Amino acid sequence: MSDRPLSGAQLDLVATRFKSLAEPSRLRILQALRQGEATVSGLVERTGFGQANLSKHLQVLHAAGWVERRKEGVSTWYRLADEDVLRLCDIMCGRLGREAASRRKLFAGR
Amino acid sequence: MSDRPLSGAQLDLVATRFKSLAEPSRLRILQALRQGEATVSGLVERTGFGQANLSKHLQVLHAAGWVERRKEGVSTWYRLADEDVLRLCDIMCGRLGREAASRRKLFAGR
DNA sequence: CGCTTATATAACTATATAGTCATGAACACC
DNA sequence: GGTGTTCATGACTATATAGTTATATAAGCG
Repeated sequence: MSDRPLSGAQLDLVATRFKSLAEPSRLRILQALRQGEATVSGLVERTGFGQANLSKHLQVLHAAGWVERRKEGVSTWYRLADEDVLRLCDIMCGRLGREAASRRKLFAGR
Repeated sequence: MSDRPLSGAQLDLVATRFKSLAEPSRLRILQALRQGEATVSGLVERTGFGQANLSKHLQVLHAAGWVERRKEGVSTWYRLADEDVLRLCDIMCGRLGREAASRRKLFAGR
């Protein structure tokens, strides 16, 4: 987006990536993975989500490239693929923080 | 996301921000705004979208803070609020580029 | 080979929302 | 006031998907 305009197909791909992060449950899973690599059942414990639901979310996150996985026996271990997702969330949180600050300022005189 | 875990309410807010960018049409609108501030009808011409549809997307983008607006007579002028959205899309595009490169490499020997 | 455990997936329901059409609201101009 | 222009919004349909339940797949173990 910094230079030439993106084609329709490219916009679709970018939108799909954003969509994969547009769910509180998936953000929660990514956050849980910051504690370190985990199996699906480990994530069930960390998050409290149902196994089937969690598994589907993990497929989405994997397809979007946010997590990597390795099979070990009957288990699948998931981990964060890189730091990009943290950078993205930092930008969002920075914005939310500034919004909150300016709202606070707006209501400063009660 | 860089430090303390986010609360459920905070994750909801972050997810909503991502969701506002998870539509090819809205990305297209943001891209059109890179040419400069425009009225709704100007954006109808730039994008080819219907007026009602465009107006609704602009409400979403404004609520998420990606665009700012000013009323002038009967028109509303919209413009990009800041550079964050460009930074976000750059990160996404960088990922997509690297994915494409590694796929290309994978199929190098035909 | 059964039996258990761990994960993925199919079928289903409920909810959200993109796009369209019709209409409302606000302003400009005669 | 009447008319036209610009934008926002309500009602509607069609589609996507989150969550759940039940089942399939696959590995380890007796």
